[in-house]
Amino acid sequence: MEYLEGLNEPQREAVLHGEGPLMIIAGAGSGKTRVLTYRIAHLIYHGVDPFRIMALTFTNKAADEMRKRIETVVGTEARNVWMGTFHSVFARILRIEATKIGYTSQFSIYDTDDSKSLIRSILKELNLDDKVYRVNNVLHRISSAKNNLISADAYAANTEFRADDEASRVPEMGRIYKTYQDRLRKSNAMDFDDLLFNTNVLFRDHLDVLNKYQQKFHYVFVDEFQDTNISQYLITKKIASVYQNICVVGDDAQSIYAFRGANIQNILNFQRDFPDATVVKLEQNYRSTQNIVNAANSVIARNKSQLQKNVWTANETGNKIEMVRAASDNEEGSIVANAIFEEKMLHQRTNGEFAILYRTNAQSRAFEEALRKRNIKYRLVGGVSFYQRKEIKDLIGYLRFTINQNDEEAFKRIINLPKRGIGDTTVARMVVAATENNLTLWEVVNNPKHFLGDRLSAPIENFTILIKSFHATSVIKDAYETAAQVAKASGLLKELHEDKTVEGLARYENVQELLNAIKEYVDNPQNEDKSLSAFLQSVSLLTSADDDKDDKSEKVTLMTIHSAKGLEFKHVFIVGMEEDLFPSQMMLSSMADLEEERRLFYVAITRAEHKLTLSYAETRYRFGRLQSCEPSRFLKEIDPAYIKNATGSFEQERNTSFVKNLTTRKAPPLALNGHAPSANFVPSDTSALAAGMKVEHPKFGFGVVKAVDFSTPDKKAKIQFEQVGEKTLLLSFAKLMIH
DNA sequence: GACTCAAGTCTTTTT
DNA sequence: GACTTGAGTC
Repeated sequence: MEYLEGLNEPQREAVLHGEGPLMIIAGAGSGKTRVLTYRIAHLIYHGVDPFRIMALTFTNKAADEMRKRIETVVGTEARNVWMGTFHSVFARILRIEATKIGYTSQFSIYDTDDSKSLIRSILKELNLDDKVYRVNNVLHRISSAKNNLISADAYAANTEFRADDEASRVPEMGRIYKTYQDRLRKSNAMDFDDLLFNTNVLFRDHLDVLNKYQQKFHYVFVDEFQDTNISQYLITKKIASVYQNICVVGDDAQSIYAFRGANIQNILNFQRDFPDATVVKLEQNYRSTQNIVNAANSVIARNKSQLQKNVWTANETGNKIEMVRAASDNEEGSIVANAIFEEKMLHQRTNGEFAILYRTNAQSRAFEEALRKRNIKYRLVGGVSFYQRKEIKDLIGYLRFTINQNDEEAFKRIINLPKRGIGDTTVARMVVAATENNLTLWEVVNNPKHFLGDRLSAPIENFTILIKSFHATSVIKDAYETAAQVAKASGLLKELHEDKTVEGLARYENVQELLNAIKEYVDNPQNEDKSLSAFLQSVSLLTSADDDKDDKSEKVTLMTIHSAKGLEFKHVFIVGMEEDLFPSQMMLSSMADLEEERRLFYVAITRAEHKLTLSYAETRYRFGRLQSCEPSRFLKEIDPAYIKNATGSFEQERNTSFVKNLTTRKAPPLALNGHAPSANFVPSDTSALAAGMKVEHPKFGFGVVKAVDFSTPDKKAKIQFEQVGEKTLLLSFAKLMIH
């Protein structure tokens, strides 16, 4: 058993632990994945049937990685482990048992965009102001209700929620939740949270089904246990309750998904629910240098709520942490790109050894530009992923509707695509007709004369004929052949092909790319079910971190800290270390939120193996305006002993080693009429503009102010633009620059 | 209903 | 900066 060699004592104990519940508290870089994979491999090696092992992770990537590693120890048998994300494993179970809870196995999975769009239509139908009922807020509320296993009915009946909603001036929340749920059911669709919620319902109401899975899975593994929510924990607890062989691995210091319902309490509850659980702590860090480990510890020590843990390392002391102050976000980009260039030259590093981590996806731009300028290849993880693109969602929409003709969101997406002369008004009429007559959407669509009159019948009938032919194909052909037919016969490909613009070409290629991906899926011998619905299932649960195909060794990685969890890099740059950005201002409404942001910082620091650089910009564009920024409070929380050249406090650091990277900030522009504007922008105060002034508009270029209209509520100016000729435009001030 | 342009709005993290 | 909304026109 050579795989046991090189393990330290607690690691070995965790791998060799026999029957019974086990909780592994694994510090950052302590070889958690290694222990988990070896433990599973060890079980299989000793005769446990892989079919009887369930292993749950948060990303498909983590699952694939683990499966591969197990395979290297025990061979292809590893493929039979039920391994995947919570959502994908439970979706698999729900497909099998769908009819027991009133769905068919062809149910659609709504992504966040679908959910939001559905909420938007419901708000409209219920005549509710979407300025009061913010879509994001509504969705978040429904989501947390589901994650805490509160059904729509329970929500409406609960006096506490009602009082809460009344107080926040959103008394109709319960009704929205109920309508939303009805519509999902009618569409034979589940959102992400439903996959967990409905699994709970299934196991609660059908003990025979629960029993089946309890008997099936002798061993249950949960990775990233600190990020599970109540709903997830309850399911795993139930499944494991017969054999009691549940193994959870987590690190409370790395819990960063409370906003999604993750509950650190689960770690404490575990010991309550399984009183005879063995607890193993992995505290030796193998990843990072002493300076990095110690710096991370000095930060996380400020959090009040945490488990006792002592993460240490036997690695070398290593480089001290560098701090960089930049004058602007663009300069921050240049400095980081230059540093990467220099490091590569001096220390023979490859691009793949660098990562740039930021708090929000929007921050990537400056770094992309700077890297591109220096011909340094990079890969962007997250952001607008392939499967989020419009043309991809369009084709997927067609495919979804081919499988499930009650999928309302897919219907809305494709009914007028390519243009059939069926606008939003008509769609809304059909949805209302379905709701009022208690029919499915498909039934309405199949009877257009009755519900819409003659004029609209012809195009709709053509549409239903098309869908029926697609459906017939999907029954006998595989996913690829069906998708190819749909792309062609729907007219999607043709429309994109005729678009000769650069973007049009790219979109056409993207659709081809999707077809290639489907072909790949069909050709892959590991996928037994080659039907369209099987493919859709696999695609709907992809995460943004999953679709990077290109090999990463040659590229610098750019991503949010959230998606960096579980990864490691030789040299890490944590950028945008500014107050209000990180910690995020939006996030900070309580002490608990600050602690979560701090854990996020901890996660970021502990990604670094050998070198860590922190940077912030003094000015940055936000809300379309240049703003000045303060360094993040987190910078001052690192023990200065681990910071390069720091003689005492971070404040002193600013005046010494920072100097090399400091460029003087441009002098602020002259004050206009006694007003000090931010950058060159006109303040929203009308008195700053006067007739005869030369101004620049981002779109129209230079122009001369003819008159200023003080009476309009949005403070507009009549401006004559040189490029537009004599035409005078009425524009608001916000985008004007004065010269 | 489709299209265009300008103004307005909103910025977190993700299965 | 990116995206949505609204008004105006055909």
